[in-house]
Amino acid sequence: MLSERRLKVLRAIVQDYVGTEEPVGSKALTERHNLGVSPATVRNDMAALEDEGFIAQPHTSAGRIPTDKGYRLFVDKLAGVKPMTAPERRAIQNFLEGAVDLDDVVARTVRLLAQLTRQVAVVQYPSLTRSTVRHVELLSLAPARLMLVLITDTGRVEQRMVDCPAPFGEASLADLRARLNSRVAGRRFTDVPSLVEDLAEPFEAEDRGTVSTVLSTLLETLVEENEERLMIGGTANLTRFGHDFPLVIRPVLEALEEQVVLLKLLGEAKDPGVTVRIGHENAHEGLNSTSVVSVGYGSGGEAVAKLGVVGPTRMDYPGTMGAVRAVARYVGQILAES
Amino acid sequence: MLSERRLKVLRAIVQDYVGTEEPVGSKALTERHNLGVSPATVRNDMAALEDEGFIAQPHTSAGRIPTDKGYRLFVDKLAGVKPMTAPERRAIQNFLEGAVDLDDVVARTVRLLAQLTRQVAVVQYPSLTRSTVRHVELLSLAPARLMLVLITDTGRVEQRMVDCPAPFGEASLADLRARLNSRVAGRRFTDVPSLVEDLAEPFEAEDRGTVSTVLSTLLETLVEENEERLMIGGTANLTRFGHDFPLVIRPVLEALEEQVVLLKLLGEAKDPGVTVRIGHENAHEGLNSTSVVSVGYGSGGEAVAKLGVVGPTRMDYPGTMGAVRAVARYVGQILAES
DNA sequence: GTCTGGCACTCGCGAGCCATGAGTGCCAGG
DNA sequence: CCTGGCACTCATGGCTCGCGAGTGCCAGAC
Repeated sequence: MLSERRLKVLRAIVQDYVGTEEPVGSKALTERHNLGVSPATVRNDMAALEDEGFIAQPHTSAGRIPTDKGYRLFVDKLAGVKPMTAPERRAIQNFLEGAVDLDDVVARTVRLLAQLTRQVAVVQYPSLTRSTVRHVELLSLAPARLMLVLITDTGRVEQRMVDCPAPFGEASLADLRARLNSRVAGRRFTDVPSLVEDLAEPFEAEDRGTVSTVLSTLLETLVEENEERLMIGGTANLTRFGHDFPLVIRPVLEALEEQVVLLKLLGEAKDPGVTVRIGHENAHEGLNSTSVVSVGYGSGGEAVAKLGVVGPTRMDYPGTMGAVRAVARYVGQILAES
Repeated sequence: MLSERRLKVLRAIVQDYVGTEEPVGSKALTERHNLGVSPATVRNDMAALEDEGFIAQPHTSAGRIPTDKGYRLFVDKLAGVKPMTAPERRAIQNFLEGAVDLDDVVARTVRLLAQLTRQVAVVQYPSLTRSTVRHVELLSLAPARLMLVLITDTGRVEQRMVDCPAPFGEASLADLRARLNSRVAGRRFTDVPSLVEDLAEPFEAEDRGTVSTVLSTLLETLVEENEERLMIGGTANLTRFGHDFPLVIRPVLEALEEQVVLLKLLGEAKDPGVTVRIGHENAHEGLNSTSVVSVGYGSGGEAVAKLGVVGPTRMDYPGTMGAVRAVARYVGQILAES
């Protein structure tokens, strides 16, 4: 129901506001974009856009700024994803290539994203539950103390201490190790619980306690909320947020420290492509004046984790979406290679 | 050469300024602290203190604020370390007790320090070079691909991929694993290089390439600059910094993102006790208006890593030092138990 | 010699005021 | 439906000015 021209006006407003950080008026609009109509006409259009809730004015006799709803329309209908240039792609690839280790891959990705988008970057470690088991190792550290090491196909390594109810011999250990691996190696983590159910049965009575302790420790590490880790970076970019600085930045920093909040945030994005959550669309109150651009990444076709950026609602959406998408793609490649 | 009373005046100025964040004048001082003299006398003392460079006035006709040199004197001579109260100690202990894992210990410590001091907390992972080897594990992931896992007595686990020049049989693997462990288990990491020097010799020619690749990977992980990790938290506390906010907070956030900078910062503190670096005493320019309070911690008598906080030069030094010292002590205990 | 009260002086801060101008809404005419 | 014109609003920045906290200095008291 919005005429073609009004959409153009909205797009122009968003672009100008993102560029200048200042409310944009009708005159400035007609000057910068050749809309082919006079300021007065634009004013009428703006009034209509305001009625519909796409833009607002901070105070009478000031220009307009887009509302969350306005940005939403802009992202959905008025702007595409800006692809990275060839040199940018090369830079991304080079930057990620030298990684030696999963931690290193994640750390580099965070830095890269923060630099490219000039915003706060968040990268989730590949999820355990969505990966497959490469190897399970059991080490005896003390007579009644084992270490359980889990290795995934994405290179993630997780370790837990296990205190055994009774001493556990080397022979039993080797036996358990072999049985465990033959059951779960190459299988998906989600299948592990059902695969190890009856694993204690063949063991001697005296060893069963230890075996089931090991198994329950194994299952615990797979519990969703424990196993999710993430890394953030580029918080210095928060200082480019705006003028009303301290009030806005505080809750954002607090939210960023709450891993739970961030994980939920990333988890909400179900879309296979790039997801954008704008302002109040974010459930967490502290992030009501930020937008989150996120996307899944993975070694194969399937996403094993998410990554994204957090920035002011007034951000360059096409560029940010392009950067996020490109980085996710290359990280996926790197993981597949390793 | 400063009279007793003048030192008292300086102490009072520091305390008041830390409390109020506002320049403190002679009248307010005599009212809040019973110095037993009149404002006029205090004014003379303040003039003297200013001549000596311990305090300064932001502008004529304003109160005085301490300089870095003033804080230094305060910390060295005028104030002790404020011990934690019994309930606080209990709280610290409870908070750390539930940790399941070294990562968890470090994460909890960061949160705890940030909460106690209401400042930015930095905790270094136990150094490899200053720990002893508990176990070295070698896993075969693919015919020509091994994983090397290092476990320290402090619970730290480090893993590296090793691409072998030639396939490496299970028997050779077991052999190497046994030889490695018998050489290095229980020894200090610094001694490892000399202990494994000739380890390749007993092996068949075809396996030597792989063995030396494994050994060089092992030595690489011990190289100082790679092996240092740290965790930071409580960045939201930066918002309580002051009024001239954005200008100050930016470089601090940037510095905090540079692990190298932070490691150097912590590394500089050689003192066995709590070390305080005030304002310009910090080499890094971005931290010129912050103070760093740090201390070593360790499982035994010896420090295996550092932890500390970063805050405004205007901070509660006795309280912060007390908190840092107490936390370090309890973390040491936790590590010793595990 | 040291402390004190008194006094003149400085100067940042906030309030009040005003002119400016960007921007708006509305209306009448093309 | 678009346009030019016009009256109106109101945030912003520059300006003055009074207030008051705080200082430095001096003369006198202990």
